Amino acid sequence: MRPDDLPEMRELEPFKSMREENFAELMHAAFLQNFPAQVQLITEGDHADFLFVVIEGCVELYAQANGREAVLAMVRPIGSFILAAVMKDAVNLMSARTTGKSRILMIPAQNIRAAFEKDDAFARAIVIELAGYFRAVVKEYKNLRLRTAVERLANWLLKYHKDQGAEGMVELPYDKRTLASILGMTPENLSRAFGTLKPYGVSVNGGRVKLDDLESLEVLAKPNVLIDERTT
Amino acid sequence: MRPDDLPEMRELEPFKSMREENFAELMHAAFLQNFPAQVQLITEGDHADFLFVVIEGCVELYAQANGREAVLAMVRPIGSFILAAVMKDAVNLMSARTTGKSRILMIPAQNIRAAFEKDDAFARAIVIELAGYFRAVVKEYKNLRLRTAVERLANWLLKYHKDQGAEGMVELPYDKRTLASILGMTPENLSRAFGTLKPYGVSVNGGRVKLDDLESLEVLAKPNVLIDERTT
DNA sequence: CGGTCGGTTGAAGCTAATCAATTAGAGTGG
DNA sequence: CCACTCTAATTGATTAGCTTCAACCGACCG
Repeated sequence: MRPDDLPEMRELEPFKSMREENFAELMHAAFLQNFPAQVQLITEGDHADFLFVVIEGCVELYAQANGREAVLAMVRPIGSFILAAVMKDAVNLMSARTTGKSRILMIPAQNIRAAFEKDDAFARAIVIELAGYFRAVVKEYKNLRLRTAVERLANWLLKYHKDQGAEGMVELPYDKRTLASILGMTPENLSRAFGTLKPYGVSVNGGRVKLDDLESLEVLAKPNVLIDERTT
Repeated sequence: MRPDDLPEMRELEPFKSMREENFAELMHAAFLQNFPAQVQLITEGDHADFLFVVIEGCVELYAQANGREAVLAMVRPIGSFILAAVMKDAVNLMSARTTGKSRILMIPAQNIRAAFEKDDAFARAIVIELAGYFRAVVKEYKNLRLRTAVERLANWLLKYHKDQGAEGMVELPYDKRTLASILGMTPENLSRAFGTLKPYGVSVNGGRVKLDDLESLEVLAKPNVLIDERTT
């Protein structure tokens, strides 16, 4: 791959601060691949051979054990995944699959680690990136431990409502079974949770959710910057 | 504080790789404090002004919301906490309190960040540290999502049994209410969970737990390197 | 027009939390 | 040494929250 094929990559946080030559070298070693939907990109337990960057499409990170499965996160453009495993030269803790047609940049792990050794600014940028990841998982963990399913849904709605312009409407970005798993519940329970939110002005129509009474929804949800805010 | 007051600090991962002068400077700015039990060291939402290093004793990291409280981790010598918040110059996502008499080193956040800018080896060591933290939380998250309370207890027992020499005995390192919260359950439920493990050779006597049938306990627990192993 | 798939609804059951009462242990002071 | 706390831990009864299984509905598609 040529380094100027993806100018937006250069704007991405860990790569922005990189020296030009090192970035060029990284991009030279990288593969840009197109995948259809439902392709298994990595499997938990496998060694982390590549850092993945989602350029287009959507990737689901999930984990399995004891016959159960849990979606841990969705990665959308432009986001990367399994950085921690690559840095530690370890096995992946989660699996990843595309949920739709996707363009994905795969950068060999050893090249990432080489750039990390050579480029001080890159190394420092990765610290900030990883610190952000860490804090994001801590928030997810708190969300799960400290809230019921209905509360998690209510806060999720408020967050995406804000993201999407706060027009009293939320467009669900994935199908409901996926949303259910992200929120740590079954699809049936998500259906019922939407039902119990009806008295709080929440009405669902397919993938569109109308929020008519934000005030009472917030009273129920009790949003918390230390859980819900992406930037904090 | 003088830099040679705590030779064991120098052996700690992020500090080991530091240049001598930078380490000396950091230690010079740091405070070594003695605290009694049950002292609130930090509160979630407050700005992260110090990096904390537990030299002696034990510190509980916890979070609160909606009238609920969850213990997120216990930090024992020699371990640090709130590194991510310090690096991001952000607010703490968790609170911390001592659970017993403790000696704690407090390093001002701006000195950590200054050392991070100056010392390339230190910056790189922090990446590995944060990557490890990240993976630890992901494992905790999976533990919570993919297992029942009894399974979490069974795996916790097997892990600590291994740690403590695999002699068929486990000594509980904290009181049971704390253990319950670490495992994401109520004290009552922990009691009952020990009860349901009785047929699997688990007998409790105060803080001592005897494991008489490791095989059947493992069949129940289904330990998983991608959740339970500390190093992976 | 049957078939499939995502979603919803209902009934039943299970896991875990809650509330209340009791017991067990570890000091404390007479 | 023995009552007397005070707290941790256990036990029982009940309820809440969530899952599971099954049936059903409606949209989209060959």
